Amino acid sequence: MSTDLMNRDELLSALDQEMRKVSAQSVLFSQAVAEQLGINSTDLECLDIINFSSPITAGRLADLTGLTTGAITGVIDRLEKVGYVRRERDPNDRRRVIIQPLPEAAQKISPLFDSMAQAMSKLYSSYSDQEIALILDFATRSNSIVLEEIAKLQGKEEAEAGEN
Amino acid sequence: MSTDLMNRDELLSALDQEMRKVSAQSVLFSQAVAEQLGINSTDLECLDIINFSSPITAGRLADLTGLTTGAITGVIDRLEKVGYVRRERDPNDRRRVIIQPLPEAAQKISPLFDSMAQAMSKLYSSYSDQEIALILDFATRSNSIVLEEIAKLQGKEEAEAGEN
DNA sequence: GTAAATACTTGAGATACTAAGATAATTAGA
DNA sequence: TCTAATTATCTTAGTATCTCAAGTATTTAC
Repeated sequence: MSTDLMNRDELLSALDQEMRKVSAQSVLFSQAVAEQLGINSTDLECLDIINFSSPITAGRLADLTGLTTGAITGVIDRLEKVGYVRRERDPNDRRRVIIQPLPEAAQKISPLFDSMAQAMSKLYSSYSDQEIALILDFATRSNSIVLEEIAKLQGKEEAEAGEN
Repeated sequence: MSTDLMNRDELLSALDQEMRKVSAQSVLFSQAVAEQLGINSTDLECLDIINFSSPITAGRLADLTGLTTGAITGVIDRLEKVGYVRRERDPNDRRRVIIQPLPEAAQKISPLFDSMAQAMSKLYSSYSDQEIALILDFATRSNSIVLEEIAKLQGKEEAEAGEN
């Protein structure tokens, strides 16, 4: 159904549904990328962070992902084994492990996003600056709502635990 | 930075980043909801499908989720144990198991979405029908791109397997 | 110079998945 | 109408990844 035939309620519930799809599908996309790279989704998420915030320590990666340091040791072991990262000792604090992304990782990952980037770029070109700004504003405001609601849910948990 | 101070490139990369956040955060939101319900994310996803497409069989649920039937047996076992669903034999084909959602599930789930629904509804109220239609159109087009790109990645996999 | 704190690794146990085979019910063919 | 093949789910064994707690090495603070 074309959007100009929809009344407001229909528009809103359609938008709800599409936003839900956005997240479901990007999970699927990540899984497909991970599979192409021969790693699991957790390791890909970590690899993304490592590439984006390099240099990064194992402990910082644990903080950012919410995984335990024990789990992170496993992540780095696996990523190192397939040659995507390298462990390096921090010379200033030799307890620390700095995770260095290797060029091999970026070289294998980039092309997997090329086609997507092109298609999205084409989509963007059909919108004016003002329209992009509107969409960006909507996304930003949605995100801050969701962030707040996550906090409320997690707060509820602690509150109930505290009651006991 | 306010959007009217951004040039097009800045707008586009900000939008990219926000759309990424949309999906990351809705995963976190789901996890928080699941935790409140005392179940895991997979089981919550299944419970959603069960509620939405009731009555549904175990096999159909396996198809929709991409899990094996063995895994679905475990999902139903766990959901049944906490009283969110009930197994029922299909009288017309007694091999089939129909999964019935129990009122307990909806009663526990609904309130967890109330606050979010209210906040989103307030956000929506600040947009005109035309603006909502624009955002919906963008989301829909993005989704069809992502869907296509997932198919391409998965096709690549098969193609490479076929080469050998 | 020693005690406490920090950063990571290790190992045991828990959970949830897949793959393959078992069981039970239905369908199709001679 | 038997019988074989198919279908739907469950069971079991094996695997992967997580948490938690303890262990090791290094740094910090007194």
